[in-house]
Amino acid sequence: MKKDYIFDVIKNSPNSLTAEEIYNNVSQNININLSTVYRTLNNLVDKDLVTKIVRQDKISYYELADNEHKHYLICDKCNQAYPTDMCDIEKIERKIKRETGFNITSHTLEFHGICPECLKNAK
Amino acid sequence: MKKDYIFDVIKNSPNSLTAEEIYNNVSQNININLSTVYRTLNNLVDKDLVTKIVRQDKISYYELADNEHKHYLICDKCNQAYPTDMCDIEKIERKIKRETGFNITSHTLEFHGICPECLKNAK
DNA sequence: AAAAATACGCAAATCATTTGCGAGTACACT
DNA sequence: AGTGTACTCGCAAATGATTTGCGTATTTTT
Repeated sequence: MKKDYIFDVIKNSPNSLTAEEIYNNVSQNININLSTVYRTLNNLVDKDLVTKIVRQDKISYYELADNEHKHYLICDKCNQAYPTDMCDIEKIERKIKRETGFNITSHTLEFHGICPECLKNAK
Repeated sequence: MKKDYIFDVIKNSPNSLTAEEIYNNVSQNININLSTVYRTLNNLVDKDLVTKIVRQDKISYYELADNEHKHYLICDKCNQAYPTDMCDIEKIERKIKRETGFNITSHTLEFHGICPECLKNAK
């Protein structure tokens, strides 16, 4: 099943990938259609094996749905995403829950700026 | 100029609006084309008068670019967005800047869950 | 092995947003 | 007022990521 190839790519990637990146990667090994990639991806997301994140660029990024809570620092120059595990939002969530009664189940957080590499190159 | 009509709608709205919502609103008063709305919106965003936010639903939401830092609680049931000003992310940003050298200039944060209203109706 | 269920490829559809182009309108300078 | 230049708009077509319909292949179930 081609699903395994797709899931493997996601499992072995240190950062989140677009459907096209996954397609390109899997294509090196087997014949596959882009729509199959999308279909499989949606499948994996439904099964909670993969997490889909929509970034400000309106493209979906897929990553392994591990429990480890991560967010990304996205460089506006090179567009690379650097994961970070610093996230104290749980505190804010509790506060919001307490003060508004809104039952928060998840959140998305995205930092934008310039990465050290690009900062260096700019000079 | 039709720009004024568009900007007025945004100024007078308590929450962020989609291009289509703005179009519908402005259409009640004058003749206007949807592409004009989009063009004007991009213009206002370029001039930093309006802020554009891409949500997980991949639709762009526009709001007045005031300095007041806001984030939204988005109900997965009714899809309404409730603004909140609780945001202690600045601390996290400083920490990241210090520890990674990444020069953060902005961030987007989106909470998902069920609003009190929908919670009540579900029972 | 036949039947039932899935997986897949391909081409066309979708939907928010953008863009090319041509016509209309405003502003500036003489 | 006249002419040139620059915006502003409307309209229709293009874009680009993602989805979907449908017919065929492949797997799973019995």
